[in-house]
Amino acid sequence: MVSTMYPNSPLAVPPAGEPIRERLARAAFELFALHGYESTTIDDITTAAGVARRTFFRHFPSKEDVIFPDHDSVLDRVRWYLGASTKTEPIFAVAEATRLIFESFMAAPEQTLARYRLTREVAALRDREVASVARYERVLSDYLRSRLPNTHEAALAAHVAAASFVAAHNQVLREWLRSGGTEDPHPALEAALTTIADLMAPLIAHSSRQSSPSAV
Amino acid sequence: MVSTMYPNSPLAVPPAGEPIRERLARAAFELFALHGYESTTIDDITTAAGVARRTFFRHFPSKEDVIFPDHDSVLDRVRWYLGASTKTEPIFAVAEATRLIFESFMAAPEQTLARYRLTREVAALRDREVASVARYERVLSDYLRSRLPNTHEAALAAHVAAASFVAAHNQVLREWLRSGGTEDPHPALEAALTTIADLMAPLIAHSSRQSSPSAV
DNA sequence: GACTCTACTGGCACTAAGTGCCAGACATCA
DNA sequence: TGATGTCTGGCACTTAGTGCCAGTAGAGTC
Repeated sequence: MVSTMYPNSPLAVPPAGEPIRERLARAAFELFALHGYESTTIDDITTAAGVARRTFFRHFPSKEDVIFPDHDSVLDRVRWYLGASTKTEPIFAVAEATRLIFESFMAAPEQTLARYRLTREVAALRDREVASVARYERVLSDYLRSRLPNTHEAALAAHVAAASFVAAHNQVLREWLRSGGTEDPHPALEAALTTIADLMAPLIAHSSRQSSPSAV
Repeated sequence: MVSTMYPNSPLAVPPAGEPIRERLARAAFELFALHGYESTTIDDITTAAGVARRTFFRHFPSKEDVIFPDHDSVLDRVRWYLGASTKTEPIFAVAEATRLIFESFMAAPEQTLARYRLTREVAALRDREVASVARYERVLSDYLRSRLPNTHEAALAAHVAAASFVAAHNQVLREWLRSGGTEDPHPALEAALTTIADLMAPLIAHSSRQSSPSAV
């Protein structure tokens, strides 16, 4: 009755001004918190958002993706930063990249906390989160390997260093999440990054030296 | 016609002597290799195995699980070993636990290699593998935390050490997989474990000392 | 105003994973 | 012979996710 007689017309344009993508995400978070992740269907979400079921999958590739931030754009930013930092000491570049990742979580603290509450309870979401973290680790180790000689020893150093930075990042983030987001995590992050950088510097330096002609 | 006139009777007992679970896994691996993981349906697998569709889900909780080994039993073994090693130096116990995990992959090399070929191509399986690895890391870090004082610093050391051992494990396993399983990975594993143990020993030792009353 | 182009949504039909439920088959033991 | 436990087959059902087409709104063009 609003505009035409076509049945799908009244909702063709969303009544409120809020973009559909955000309305879907908000409805999803609310329903997940209320009834749990698994008990909430896509139909529930789209009904709550006043949108057709098909529309959901135009904005999010899967149900899991409503919850997670845009890791891809963060990955791109990290890759871009690392690609540009060819003059920086590799270990400092990786530390700075870790900061970038951390700040991407801090950019939307409430959403990070809400996601944490869900991932704590739903195994599938936990696995998904872990997979995302693994991608960050991969970007860091790829960068380190590109900055180190092409030896087994250097590859090991690169992977261990990347894993250590990510582990430190996760530990600081976890403590912050457990505190309910009350404390400022930055001092802990800086302390952790310094610890890891100091720890990994000799390993990286040693594997760099192995590129001499006398090496195996 | 074989035994009774009931329609489901002829296949109630599998014709061959091979257990149904293994027949399903073998059929799945063959079909995945032939047509790819995503193009192969549960119906395809059960048809090839001569078993009803419903039976598949009695042996494997999901399609992904056909591929993966029994991580739970390995996890139990690792937990049991760590639980029993209260007198061993923590870092050596974790190194030995890493060996246990590595050997669980080496117990069935062909299957490990076949799984690698699949995980290289299917993102969902890669994520699943990563999630399994994360569980091992969790067991290691839980153990280290239980052997260290209850401080932020020790928690960081525990997570970083666990992540480093797992990263070293993965790196050695990956090299072996890339070689097609031709080379003996054990020398590389021992070298990597020694490197990580030497690297992490001071970190662990330092965080242990922080348990003194004068500490924060 | 009529036209086209583009970008978006609605809705239907379909595939495939995974679950609940019940009945039948077989081996074992009493 | 009968009771019991364990396994399988088969059916119906829910839900996630995809392909396809029609309809709608807005911007620009003539």
